[in-house]
Amino acid sequence: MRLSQLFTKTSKTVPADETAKNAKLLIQAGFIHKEMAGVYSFLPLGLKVLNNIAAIIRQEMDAIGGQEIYMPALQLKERYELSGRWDDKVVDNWFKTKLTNGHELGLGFSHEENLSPLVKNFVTSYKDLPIAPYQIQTKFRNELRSKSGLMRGREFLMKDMYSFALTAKQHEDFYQKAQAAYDKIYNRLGIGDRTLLTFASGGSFSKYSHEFQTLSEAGEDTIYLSRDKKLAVNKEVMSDEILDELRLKKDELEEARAIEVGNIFSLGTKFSDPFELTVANEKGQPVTLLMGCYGIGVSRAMGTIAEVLSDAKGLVWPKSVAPALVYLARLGDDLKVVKIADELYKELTARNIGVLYDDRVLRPGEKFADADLMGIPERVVISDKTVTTNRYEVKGRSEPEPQYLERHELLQKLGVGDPN
RNA sequence: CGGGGAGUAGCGCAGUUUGGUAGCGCACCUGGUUUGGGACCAGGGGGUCGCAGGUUCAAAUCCUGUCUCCCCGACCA
Repeated sequence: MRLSQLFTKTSKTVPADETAKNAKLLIQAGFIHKEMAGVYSFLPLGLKVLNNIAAIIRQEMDAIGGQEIYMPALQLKERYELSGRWDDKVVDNWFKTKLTNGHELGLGFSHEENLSPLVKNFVTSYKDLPIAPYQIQTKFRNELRSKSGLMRGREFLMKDMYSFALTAKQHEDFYQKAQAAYDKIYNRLGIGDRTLLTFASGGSFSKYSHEFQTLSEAGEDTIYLSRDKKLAVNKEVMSDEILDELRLKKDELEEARAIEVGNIFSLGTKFSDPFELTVANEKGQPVTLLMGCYGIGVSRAMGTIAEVLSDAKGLVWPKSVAPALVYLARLGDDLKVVKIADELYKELTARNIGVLYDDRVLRPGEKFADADLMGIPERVVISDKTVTTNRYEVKGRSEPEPQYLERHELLQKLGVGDPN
């Protein structure tokens, strides 16, 4: 992408109506645009990040046997009456709407009621299990107060997976696999070192649920963590009983704020009962399925990365999710400089390296400032200097000083060996 | 939903106390000088002050209502 053609721009000023760091930086750098409280548009660079995060999640879900589907946002009222979740007193963050004939519909905040009947349509035998359909889809929740930029939105992107198992063991086995997959995801997103498995409220169907909490002052949850054991307990379930169970000692735990970046929990038969979701076992007898739910807020994950990895100069994206690996800053418009920069842009692009090519007529300082603000992992500078010395200047986003490399060294550093 | 703060040009702000039909910086357009950490000079375009009603000869400014945004709290299948 040539920056001269990118329709969005960075801003020198931060938006006055945002105080959350993630929102300030993402808006200032032109990654997102606020439409209303808790509702944002994703712009070209921001959408790249969002899609990169989704791709990582998708890979890890597929790796444990997840099967991607895509369900509608519009939800039938009758399904939710069956599960008891249509009533606004039960679910207080519904967005509801109507067909022209007056029939009520809801905009999905979660999809158990949608998926259960769908699965019932196909899954009839114990031989069909276990399965774990999932989707990456927009969710609608009418939060009383949405806040903190991408952290708590009214419309947001979420990955939700649902497992269906025959036995408790089958359910538990899959649950463990999902938990491990979540660890992998947070590691790949660059926040694994500060994300902890956290015991939290399980609801009516299991004792505890498991949250993945990323340490940050911007978080909404308070957790008690053990850094050694990489384990935490959410304040909402903190008790002597759970400490005993987890073999944790109160005085070894640290209190901290954290962002809930994922939540997995067992649903038992909460939904398979009302939807009569049964299969035949070996003897031909009906068995009610055990369900599990596994969520990750994709847009919230993006906000979290922005929040915890940024610095005074701006965003700092891990290579795995960055909108591009390289910020190619061309200084000046000397013919030789242009030629070499154009060539490098072409070559890297041809070899599938994401490049933001700053070919704009701007002073160097502005280009460097934008490279930092946008948080692109590697900055390559082409200028009179580098052309004269026949070197390429490269600097990592968080490194203080650049290196001056020969062409083949540069390519190697960027992960593409010289074809020769 | 309770409490607090705020809505003036794309962005950031001043002007409101003491009514007299809008101003600054950034961004943008033109010309010129610049070019390794957000340059400078000259010229130019862009808003009727969240919305509605009221008071007044006259309202960004006063009054009433309303909408929206932010923060704290409550809430968060």
